Amino acid sequence: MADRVGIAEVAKLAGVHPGTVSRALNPKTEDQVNVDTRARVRRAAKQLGYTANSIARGLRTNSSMTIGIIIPDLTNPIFPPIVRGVESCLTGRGYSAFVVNTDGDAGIERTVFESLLQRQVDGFIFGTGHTGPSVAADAYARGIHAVMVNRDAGGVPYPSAVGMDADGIQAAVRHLHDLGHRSIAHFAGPAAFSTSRVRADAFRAACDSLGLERVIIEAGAYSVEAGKAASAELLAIGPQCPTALVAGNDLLALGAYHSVREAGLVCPDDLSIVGFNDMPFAEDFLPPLTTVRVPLFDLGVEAAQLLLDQLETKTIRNIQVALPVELVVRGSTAVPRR
Amino acid sequence: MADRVGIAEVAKLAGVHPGTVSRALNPKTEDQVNVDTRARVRRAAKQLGYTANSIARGLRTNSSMTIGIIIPDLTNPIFPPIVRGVESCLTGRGYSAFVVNTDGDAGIERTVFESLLQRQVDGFIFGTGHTGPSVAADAYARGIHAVMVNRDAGGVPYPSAVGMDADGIQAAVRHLHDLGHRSIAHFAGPAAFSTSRVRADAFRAACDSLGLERVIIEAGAYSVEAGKAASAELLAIGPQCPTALVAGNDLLALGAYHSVREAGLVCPDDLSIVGFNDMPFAEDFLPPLTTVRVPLFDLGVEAAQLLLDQLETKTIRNIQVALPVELVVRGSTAVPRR
DNA sequence: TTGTAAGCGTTATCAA
DNA sequence: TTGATAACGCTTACAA
Repeated sequence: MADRVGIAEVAKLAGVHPGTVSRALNPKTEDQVNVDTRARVRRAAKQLGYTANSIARGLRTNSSMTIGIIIPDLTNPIFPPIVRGVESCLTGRGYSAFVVNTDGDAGIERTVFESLLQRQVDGFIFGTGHTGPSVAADAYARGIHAVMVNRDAGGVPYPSAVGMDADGIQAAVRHLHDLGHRSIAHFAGPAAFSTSRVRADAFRAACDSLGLERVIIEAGAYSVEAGKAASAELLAIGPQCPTALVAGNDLLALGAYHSVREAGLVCPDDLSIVGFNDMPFAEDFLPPLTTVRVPLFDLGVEAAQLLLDQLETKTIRNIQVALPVELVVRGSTAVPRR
Repeated sequence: MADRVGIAEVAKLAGVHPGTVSRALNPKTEDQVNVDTRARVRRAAKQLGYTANSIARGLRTNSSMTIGIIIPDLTNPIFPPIVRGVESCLTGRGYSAFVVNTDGDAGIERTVFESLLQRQVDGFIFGTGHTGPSVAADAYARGIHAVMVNRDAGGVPYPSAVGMDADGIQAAVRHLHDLGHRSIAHFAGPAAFSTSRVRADAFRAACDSLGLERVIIEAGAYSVEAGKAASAELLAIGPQCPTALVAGNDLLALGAYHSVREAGLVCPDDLSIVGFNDMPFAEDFLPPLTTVRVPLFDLGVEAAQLLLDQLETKTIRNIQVALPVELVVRGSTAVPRR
């Protein structure tokens, strides 16, 4: 950078002491300084093109006004809206965010976490929660401020902002039931994620209460590829194959789209498919995807607010914010043909 | 944060001077210190759970090892791959990235730019280039390190990493010509963006050299909404309406999808549509979108490399990296029916 | 209301 | 090879 003007130069030009410049320029202390000294300082600062060095400030105040957002993969379409939600809430309050990806790799997660820690971030937003030994668990043990978004931390009592997934699954199953389906499949996400368990449990409960046949296939990941694999398994069932599928998320649903087409079948005629999340452009798919809309942006906002609250109160309260979801019926579900 | 162990504690435990600890722990200076003092220091550091404070380091070294990525909107699907490309290149070298959005608003861009400047970022990657007075122009004038990605800075001689857009457009037009189309439309993006001009110019040239009728409609933005508006204008032409459309990007193409459907027409029968970028999931649209694939991730990698080069050499060379693109033919283009 | 000066956790220069 | 010491640019008691 080419910034060579500091508080000292401003002080000299304004004819005051550096300390006074600091006070005059800081909103919290500006009223400690005479109104026209303040004006003089301001003028000098502007004239010199003074830019505060928040790194120096942070060193002194022990707060960097930065946070870290740790997610599996930014190219998973659910994350951009979440990240934007977080930032919409944080930037106005003077925070900036580091956004880093883990690709679901625990080692990478550890590395980026430590690296952000060195950068003195004031807190974390984790989109990576899972059961078992985790960075979140370690962070909690070290008293680090953080919140979970979209998933919970699998036992670690950080606050979290999630969707009301059970409601969404229930609505999806009921919708399929009302269309006349009597046997329904579910692609569950990896068991380590809270979302997977919540959705699978809700699926079981909904089917049972409606008296529907059900089959659950666990997908290895929340990805298109995993969706294809699970679909292969599903279609291999043959004549007994369920007539409808509630996929654990939209990507799994998309994988099912591919497999169904490759098998020479058509959705929704041969298989009705429901997704989860209502990822951007889900309505533009072939066919438009019936799915459960999760307010992703708002999830980000809530997570940011929970973190802010934590940073302000310096206490980690175990609050779970659950936002309502909504079934969006589009073209991938229909009356069963068999 | 709850980090209370600094270099001083480590020094005390290891029985050496803080300066020695610094040297022992810094890869660049570790060979200035006796091999077993070094080991002792390392052990002490580990034992205390020492985490370096890179903010303090940055203050002293005048380098934060952070960069700022300024883009219009992370939820525009072309940006996540670009950002990941950038980070794939930078994180290995010890950099972390702030990702901020401008929503195309010059005021917001200014604000976030200044805010990142205060945070002492070592450089910027701009995905926001346009003609006219810009943050990039100002940054250049101030000697700030930066590169452009996807677009150039409209006259500001920062290096840039872009796609070979003209080739892509040419391939698209030729493809439509070969299918038998004789009159083709183009939705051009806002004139302020370099991509818009390059693509529109290439469109004109390609049509002229192939002897095709052409109409160009300028869209107000690179968005689905703008695509709808432009399509309304296009369809209003009536019987003389071109039989094919080369949209300035995939979002505009998607807007055209919507309008075509609303008008009771079908793509590609009534209108063949080509997009640009091959955004994620373009193959899953209804119909699958014929589009020009731009290596977005690689664009990010190149941009990061250009920035790294700049930070290392301390010189801003005006290098333009242009990556090859490729027409991907899918279901949205066909032989014209009229 | 303003000046003084210490100190945030490092690194870098200079001696020893 | 290590120690001592002065920065880096700012904030904040405390004093005046």
